[in-house]
Amino acid sequence: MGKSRTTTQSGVGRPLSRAFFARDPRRVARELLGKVLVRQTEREFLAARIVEVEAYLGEKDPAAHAAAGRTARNAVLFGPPGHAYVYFIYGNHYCLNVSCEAEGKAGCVLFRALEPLFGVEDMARNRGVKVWSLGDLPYLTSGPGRLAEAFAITRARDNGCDLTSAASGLWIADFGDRPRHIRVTPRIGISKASDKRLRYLVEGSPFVSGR
DNA sequence: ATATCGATTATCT
DNA sequence: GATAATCGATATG
Repeated sequence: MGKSRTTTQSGVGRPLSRAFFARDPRRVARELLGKVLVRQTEREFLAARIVEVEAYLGEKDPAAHAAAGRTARNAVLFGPPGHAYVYFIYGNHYCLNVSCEAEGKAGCVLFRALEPLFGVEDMARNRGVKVWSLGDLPYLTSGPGRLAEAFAITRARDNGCDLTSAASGLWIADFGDRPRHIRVTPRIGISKASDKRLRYLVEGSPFVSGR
């Protein structure tokens, strides 16, 4: 048996390519909807479908961490595409991004909400909450801080990790899912450039954050 | 249902 | 010293 041509249709999925991320963050953000974030460690296997993201446009975007140029914190954004940019905010939360565009350009996509597919028990443990009913599932992965906690993502462990390689233990897989309807709205929680519509979400998903 | 606020710290001015 | 791409708790209608 050779390599299957239909890997994207199978139950295995395959990591997105470097080329997928080497594009405009708006394009990457839209196409990330329906893809699957996967975490594999000795302890756990977690998978969740991406249902809400935001695009950040690099140095020309006042709301982006790269707006003031390269610093020690945001260095990953200026590196090659497809790598995790993890930052710590409000003294409490980590947030996960993936770097986009060619090396030297600092665009990225922020992961804002996921739909749990596998490893719900472990996500609940990582979050420190109990899941009593299906209605509690969004508390695991709706919101950038929550999803990062559910996946046990930290800056020390995950910043700079290669999201196009399963060998990294954290990657993004394509299972061939294409959301029916995508909505585009202004970004959440920012004060600058808050009029730009750069938030992309799967219409009708109960797992999106906010209203 | 919406509004306001405190927590808590890395990062930058 | 001020700020921040958030969350969860509390208060109020």
